[in-house]
Amino acid sequence: MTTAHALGARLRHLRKSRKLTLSALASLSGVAVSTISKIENGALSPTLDKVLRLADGLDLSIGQLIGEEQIDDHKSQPNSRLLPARADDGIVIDTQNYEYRYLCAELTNKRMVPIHARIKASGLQEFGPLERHGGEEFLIVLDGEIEVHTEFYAPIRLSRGESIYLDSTMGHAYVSVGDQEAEVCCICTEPLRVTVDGQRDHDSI
Amino acid sequence: MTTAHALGARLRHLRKSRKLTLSALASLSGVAVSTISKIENGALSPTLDKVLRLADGLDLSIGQLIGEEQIDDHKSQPNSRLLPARADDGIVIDTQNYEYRYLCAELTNKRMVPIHARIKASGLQEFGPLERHGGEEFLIVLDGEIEVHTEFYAPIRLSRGESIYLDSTMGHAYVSVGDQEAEVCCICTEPLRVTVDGQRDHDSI
DNA sequence: ATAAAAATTTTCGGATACGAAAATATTTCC
DNA sequence: GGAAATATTTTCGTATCCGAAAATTTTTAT
Repeated sequence: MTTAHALGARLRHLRKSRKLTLSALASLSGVAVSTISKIENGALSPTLDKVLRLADGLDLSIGQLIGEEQIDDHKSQPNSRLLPARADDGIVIDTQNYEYRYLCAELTNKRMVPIHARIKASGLQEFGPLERHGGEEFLIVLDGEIEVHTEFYAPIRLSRGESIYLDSTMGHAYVSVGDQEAEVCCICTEPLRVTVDGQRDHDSI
Repeated sequence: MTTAHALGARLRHLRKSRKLTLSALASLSGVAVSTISKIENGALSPTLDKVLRLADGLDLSIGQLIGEEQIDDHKSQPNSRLLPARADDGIVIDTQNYEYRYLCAELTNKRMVPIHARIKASGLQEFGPLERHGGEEFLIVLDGEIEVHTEFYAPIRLSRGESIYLDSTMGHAYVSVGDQEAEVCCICTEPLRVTVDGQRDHDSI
């Protein structure tokens, strides 16, 4: 079976890359040398018990040993990326409700998506249906005053310097209050959802 | 063995919670009814092959079935939490370099940690050694002007409205420039590191 | 309450995982 | 290149996993 073979190759690779011999791994894991050899050669389909012991000996999760799960990147290898966003950096995107800029967009694979936005809509009827997308978001008001409308809570007013944290899966809308258009900074944990034709849904903040 | 028993209980729970009978899971997974029964009762220690089939039938990763990995909460069940942070909310923490407040601290299990900070230090020598911790962070200047010092880049100046994204594993320090103390909002992807005696390391931002 | 149906556990024989030790292959060191 | 040391594979007996079918328990329906 192809799966067994894949695990065997994977195990061998992981063991060798740590410069371990069969007997070294055997003593680390408590699995017999002969058994490890057979597993690596795809000559048998191991019990869960053995696989767990091997994962433990290699200091991996079972998902990592099997290959379902990434061998951790984020935590183990410290990166040193850095990117400042200047006042008028980034592509401006203009929609019905918001005019916004993705900040630090040149930096990819970020775990947060920071966005600077000017809030054009000033009433819920003007805004249209509530937005919803995956993940969580944090928003802080940089200038002006806004009202936060959500699916399950009464509207909340926020003025300059105030902020809010919410689950983005809940319907939500930000609208300006008063005469001026408010400015906010919003940080999302997931890239905004993508429309069917593969383009960004520009009305999501 | 206790592990086998734990897996058995877990499997039974997962199967029942999906209202599946043994034979239903059997046909979903391709594992015989009798075998599943024995696994659930801890009467045998299954081969990896069977466990993978079961995980597949239950639409889980092996880590999730084994219990090593969280049964995904974030993506599958949409939450609807929300918490605003008012101007003077939150516990103020005062350190050598920063005076800061954790925003929305009452909301737990967040994927981001938003912090409001006043930057007291105004020179690197005054600041002391660079900070470093896990994850990534995004910072936006709310007022004043700051200088960002890092391990690998030349100092970067940011004024009001400007922002920066960086890997927190890289040494970093924020210092105020000019006469006034700058105000910033900083969002981290991981809770700050904890000192040996179990308390927050208050000098990390 | 009783029968029928469905779900689960047990039985049992064949297939296979497992480890100790033997056999083979590979590396190391003169 | 050859001997010693180390590493890997193979052998083989025992333990155990596995599935089909039988036995038991639980649920459903009348």
